[in-house]
Amino acid sequence: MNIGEAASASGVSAKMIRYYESIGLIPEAARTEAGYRSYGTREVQILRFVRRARDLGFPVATIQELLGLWGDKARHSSDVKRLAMDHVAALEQKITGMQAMADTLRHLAEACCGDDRPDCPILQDLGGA
Amino acid sequence: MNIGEAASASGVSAKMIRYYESIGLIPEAARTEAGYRSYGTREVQILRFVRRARDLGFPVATIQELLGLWGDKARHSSDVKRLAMDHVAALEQKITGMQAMADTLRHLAEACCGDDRPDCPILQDLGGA
DNA sequence: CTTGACCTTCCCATGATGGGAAGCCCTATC
DNA sequence: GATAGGGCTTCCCATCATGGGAAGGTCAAG
Repeated sequence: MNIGEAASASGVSAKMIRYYESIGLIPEAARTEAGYRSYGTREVQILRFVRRARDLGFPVATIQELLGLWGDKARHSSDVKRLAMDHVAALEQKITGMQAMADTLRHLAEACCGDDRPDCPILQDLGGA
Repeated sequence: MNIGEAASASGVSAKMIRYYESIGLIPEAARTEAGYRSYGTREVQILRFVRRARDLGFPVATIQELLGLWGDKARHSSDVKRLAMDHVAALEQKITGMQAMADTLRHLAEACCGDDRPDCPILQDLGGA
């Protein structure tokens, strides 16, 4: 299987597959005589794993750990759970921050009549008034 | 006022002040004979505006528009309100996405006993099981 | 007149992704 | 067998906002 086929089979773009290989997230693919990367079922499985983990927002560094645990039959599920919950905590922190931004803006926008006149509490706030 | 003082007075790092100038977000600062950037009250006000807007998560491109409206006495507050609400919508979209990730992970982690055994529904899910 | 703190510009790195160019390879069609 | 087109290769560049750091000039205090 060439990289294009592996890409559509895994949902990871060819560009990203090469990138993941270059940073060592996935092992170097086998090559044909012409230098084409060659993929099998196993490799596509790994790519799909990475894809799902990315969809859940895991940073690549964490996915590297997750892949390691995935292949470690002596793993402790506590390690996996910890990685997951740490990520949940990171997500929650970002969410909280963005909610505060959105709340502030909604509050300011409510007080802004939003018509042809220039008076605007949003700009007043940003201007430090 | 030199850049360091302007930085601590505005809460924008000297590094970022130079960057904002280089991308045209703020006008080029006046220079002393020795080439040092020189700032006054007005400039610090602008920097604080930028700082507040960044704290609310506005991308720099939007801040450029906001600064333009801020200085435009014939502005329509509707334009400001639209920029703000568009940003709120963008924030909400990101929040929703991250909440979905967090919910999924919490759900999977709940089912993970998190002990010394390797069995783990989180990895099972990522692995496509 | 030296020292240390500040300023200048320039380059590099982040994280994950896409765009695009130059050039090689493979297959199908004529 | 030649040619066309699509896929592959590598390499460079861009994003977005931010920080780190080096090399060198400047200023003020001791």
